[in-house]
Amino acid sequence: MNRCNGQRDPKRSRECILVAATAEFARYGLGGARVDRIATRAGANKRMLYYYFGNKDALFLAVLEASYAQIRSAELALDLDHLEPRAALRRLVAFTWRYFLDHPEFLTLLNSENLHRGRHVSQSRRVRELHSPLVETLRRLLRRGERLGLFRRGVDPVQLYISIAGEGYFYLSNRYTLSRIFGRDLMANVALARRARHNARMIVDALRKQPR
Amino acid sequence: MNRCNGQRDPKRSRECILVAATAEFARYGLGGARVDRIATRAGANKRMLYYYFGNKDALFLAVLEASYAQIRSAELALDLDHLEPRAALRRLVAFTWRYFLDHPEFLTLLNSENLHRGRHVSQSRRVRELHSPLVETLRRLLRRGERLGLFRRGVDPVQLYISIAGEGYFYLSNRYTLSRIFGRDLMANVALARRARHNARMIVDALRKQPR
Amino acid sequence: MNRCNGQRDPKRSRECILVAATAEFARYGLGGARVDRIATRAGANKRMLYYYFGNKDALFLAVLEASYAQIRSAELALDLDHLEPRAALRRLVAFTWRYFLDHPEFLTLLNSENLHRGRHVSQSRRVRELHSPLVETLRRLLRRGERLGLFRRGVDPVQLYISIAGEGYFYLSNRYTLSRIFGRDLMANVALARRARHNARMIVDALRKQPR
Amino acid sequence: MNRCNGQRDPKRSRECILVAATAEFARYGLGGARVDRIATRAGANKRMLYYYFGNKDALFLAVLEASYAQIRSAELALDLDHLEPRAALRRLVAFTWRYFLDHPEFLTLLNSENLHRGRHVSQSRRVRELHSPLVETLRRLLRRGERLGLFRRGVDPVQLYISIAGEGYFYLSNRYTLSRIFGRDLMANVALARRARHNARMIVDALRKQPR
DNA sequence: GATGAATGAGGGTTCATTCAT
DNA sequence: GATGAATGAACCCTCATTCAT
Repeated sequence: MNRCNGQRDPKRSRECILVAATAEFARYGLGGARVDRIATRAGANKRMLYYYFGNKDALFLAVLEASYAQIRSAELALDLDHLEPRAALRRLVAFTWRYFLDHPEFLTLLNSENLHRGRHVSQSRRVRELHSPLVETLRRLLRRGERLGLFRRGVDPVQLYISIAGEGYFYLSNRYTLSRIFGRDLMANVALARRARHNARMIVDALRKQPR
Repeated sequence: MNRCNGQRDPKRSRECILVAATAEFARYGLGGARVDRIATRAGANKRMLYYYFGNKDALFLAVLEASYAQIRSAELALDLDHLEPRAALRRLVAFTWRYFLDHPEFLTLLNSENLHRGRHVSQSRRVRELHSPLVETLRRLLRRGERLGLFRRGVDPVQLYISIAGEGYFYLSNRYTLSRIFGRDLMANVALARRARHNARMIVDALRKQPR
Repeated sequence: MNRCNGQRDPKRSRECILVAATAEFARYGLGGARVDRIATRAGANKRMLYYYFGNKDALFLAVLEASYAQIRSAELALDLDHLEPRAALRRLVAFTWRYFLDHPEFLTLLNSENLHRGRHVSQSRRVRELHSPLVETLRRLLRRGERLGLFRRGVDPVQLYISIAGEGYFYLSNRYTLSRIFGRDLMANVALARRARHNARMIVDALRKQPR
Repeated sequence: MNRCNGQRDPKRSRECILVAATAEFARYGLGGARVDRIATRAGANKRMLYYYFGNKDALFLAVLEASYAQIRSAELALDLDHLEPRAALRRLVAFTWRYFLDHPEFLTLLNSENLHRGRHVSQSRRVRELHSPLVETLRRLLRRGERLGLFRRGVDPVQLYISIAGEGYFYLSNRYTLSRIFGRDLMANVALARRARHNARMIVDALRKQPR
């Protein structure tokens, strides 16, 4: 967010606003986010938000699209096709956990969007298009595992992806309530490392082919 | 919500407000909820919310506590201690999925509370106390399974609970974005039934003891 | 506008707001009117405008309806049915002129509403209903005059009313531009008296039956 | 408004802006007009409005002056001096009606200017100068009619002009409210034709010399 | 002569909350 | 225990105008 103010650099201005908006929406949700705070954080005039994005909702959608684009591009960089299937699976699980951990804003943004019943995402073609590759990668991964007799048959890549994400999502998204409820600090380093191992074990074991 | 207005029945008035508040908070989140709408839905005067609960935040906490109490009491009614361990596990998984499906407000309330960093729950002794029994039940269940050679060793009941919940939570909480992203209606009956089976399979298989 | 603030007198509060709004809308038009100024003039909290009227447009409509109601009730008080037709006509012309002169806000409100293409009035049943009596009174007046051989036949009461109003309206509504253009102060007392005579003469002469 | 954009033709640019501004001011009034919309309509950069006209008020004055110039030049073209007095009068009435009907923007501009208490026009020498000829023409017309025993004596040309204009102005300027109030579409072709006849009759009859 | 980017004041409206009865 | 009236802070957004190029 260095040097975001004034100097007539549209690209930078836009980017600064987007970054500031991401932080604000992540922290307070769509409803709780304040346009004034976004502008201040971005070092921009409030009017500029409207100049570049139109209104608060459109800005939120832009934030959402950028967030999706980011995780998708990180996923693609994993290059799962050239790893042994079980290793690839572990890698995806570890990555997903790590990504959620490093990008808590992503979880909050998803929550906000779903609270609003997917209002913004349903109008976005871009978000829809970003996902096809991931599912296909998972499908190939599952097929390779099946052929090698490592994974059980009939696993739906979409269901699997949701399970992988779900393992980390519930833990991290509800970190505050769960820590309170279970009387443990789930965000302590030891706890995080433990959960990472647990996640990997759960997914890999669940896919493993049954011996007869 | 039948007959919630007027006739000077304190208990009923309080209950009506609580029910209305639950619906409102679930639908719009803490920030998006409107005190006016809650009063209207409850058929009560706005001033009564303050009379009975103090303020919006306290009302939210009351709603949260009631929601936790409800799911916990339903869990206790499962009577897992008298079932065969694998059956008990399947029952818990099925119950959790079903509960989340039937009580979408519970998911939204959790999201809201975590967006606010557990601000309310951290002040509530009651919420903390509600959970010890659940963990102990799970611990007994796991131990029984281990002894019978059905489950692998070393599974933490808290981690397991989070996994069970996570399988359903991510799917249901993000129903709108996921449906959009994957181009499927995840809430169609067929899709829901499929997911229920998937969940059970994942958890049970993941706990199963490895053959050597 | 005496004692308009605070003392929990809903009727008075509402009335105060309406009076203040009338002045503000008359002075600045719908678009130029400021909600803040109305509240200040009314000695009320800005929030109250919304409490009583909903929003700016609804408030404008309320002002408009009240204005129409006022002039119509004044017209009815003229009791034209019991006067000699020509006297009745002169009385109506004089009244209309006087009313426009004493209630310049009425002209401005009409202008505003028509600038907005009758958006508000078109949703008001009340405004429509207020006018049938006026037309009927005029119709009776014309018929009486015809029968007595004083007025020419075939005059439409609506057209006549528009002519009567038009005589004063153009002069008064455009007082500033016309004064400038013709280099006369049209609002000087002499000028006003002269116009009043002119109006009466024009209308009465125009209706008078042609000798053959 | 054909080809108003870009190609560095100062005269055309200025004209385009003026045309666009006329439409905008006519439609929304001075206060409701938007500088952005004017620029867009004119196919010009917003900065150009300020380059050519200074500011919004100055632009409004320019529009007003142009509008006055136009109607005045059209009036002069009527050549009333060579017609029989009653025919000349009918011609002026018909022309005025027709002009108001064909140039509704003129009415709205006048309303706006008067709402603002003639603020712009009072600073314009040009507007003042444009009118003398018309009054003189009317004066000659009246005198000719008097001499021929057709018109009554003592009619002030300014008052007459205002009456002629008023007949059409009130009807057309308040077209929306009147149509609503009287439950008739005053802008239907039949209604317009009827009003044209009514206007002529009213004015001509009112001027006609009384038989003794 | 022409442009896109930037500004700050203020627009209507909504909010949780409290007062007086 | 219950009510309608009142409050003031703040929210999202828009405006005419100007700056830098």
